[in-house]
Amino acid sequence: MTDSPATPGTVYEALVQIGIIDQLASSALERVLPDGLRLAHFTLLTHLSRRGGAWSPARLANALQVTRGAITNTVARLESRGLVKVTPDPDDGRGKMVRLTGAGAELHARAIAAAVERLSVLSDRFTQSEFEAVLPFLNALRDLLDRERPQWNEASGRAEPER
Amino acid sequence: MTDSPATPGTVYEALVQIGIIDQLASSALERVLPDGLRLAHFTLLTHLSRRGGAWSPARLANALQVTRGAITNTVARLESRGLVKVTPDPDDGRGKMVRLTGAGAELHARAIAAAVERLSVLSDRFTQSEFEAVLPFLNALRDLLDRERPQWNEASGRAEPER
DNA sequence: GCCAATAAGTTTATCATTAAACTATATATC
DNA sequence: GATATATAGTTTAATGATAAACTTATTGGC
Repeated sequence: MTDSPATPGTVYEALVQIGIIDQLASSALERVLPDGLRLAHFTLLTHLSRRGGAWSPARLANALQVTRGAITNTVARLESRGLVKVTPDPDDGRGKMVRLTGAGAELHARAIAAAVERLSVLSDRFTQSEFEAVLPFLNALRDLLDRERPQWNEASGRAEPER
Repeated sequence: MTDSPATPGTVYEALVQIGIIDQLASSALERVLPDGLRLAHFTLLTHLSRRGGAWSPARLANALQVTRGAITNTVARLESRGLVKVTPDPDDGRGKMVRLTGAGAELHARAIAAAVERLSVLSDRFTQSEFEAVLPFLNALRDLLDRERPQWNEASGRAEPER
């Protein structure tokens, strides 16, 4: 065991692996989602399902760390499919509130079932302790990158993450 | 320590963290690349620089795990900037060969310097042994996802990865 | 040699995303 | 209260990616 700082090469290698894993896992997941649900849509539904209640597009943009423009697009598509309901914010004339509909919750449940089934390949081949061993590192890495992030141009719609 | 299979929730949580890390690291990296170099361009230059020699677009698509359409686009942009040189494959009338130019190598060196500088935030805050502890897990995860990947529609341009 | 099947590369349509400009509403300061 | 500033959300232009159709060249029976 050495306590020397990580070499840039090792850091880069880890980030490349992480990028590949993200790419492979995302496309594997997206392929099994029902009704042509895209990953971005699934992610938003998951957020609403877990956290519950009504969320403004701005808070969703912060939570999911995408621009408000992306949220406008995603919410519009989900709304046109009846998976979320969008209402004006009664307390703020500029604002909107987004909440899950029954159909959205139902489709999300099916999506979760499909995702769990697909990810079982991973849960079968790795032990819980293997994952638990790396999670603190992943969290620390994300945390540092989060803190190192440049101040977002607020107009572009991202600020303090809320996860 | 338990040797029970990982729960789907834990697997999903790890994948979400990995996705966020990828997103943050990619945008942090892209911001410091010289001359408006995009990550996809940097990745291709890095591949050519490390592996050397002449690569066909099809082999590049396999190595970088993107479609041939994406490679057509990326190579065209790099070529128009004089960073790579594209020649017909003398042995195959359909084929092309892509190789780094002097200007490409020079810009890549600057890009690497900027990337190393940027990633030093991570190398400073984590030890080499922390990274070495997780790399085998990341490799195993990538490997499994790679093997689980559906047979690519060959016409879409991806097949056995070559990394 | 001929023809079907395969492979290399490009093109097209679709989509998600970003950054920046824009509209409309709130908030703060004087 | 008027005005400046900040915030919510949308729109636009540009980019990068995918999947699928397409063109051209190669390969493998026969």
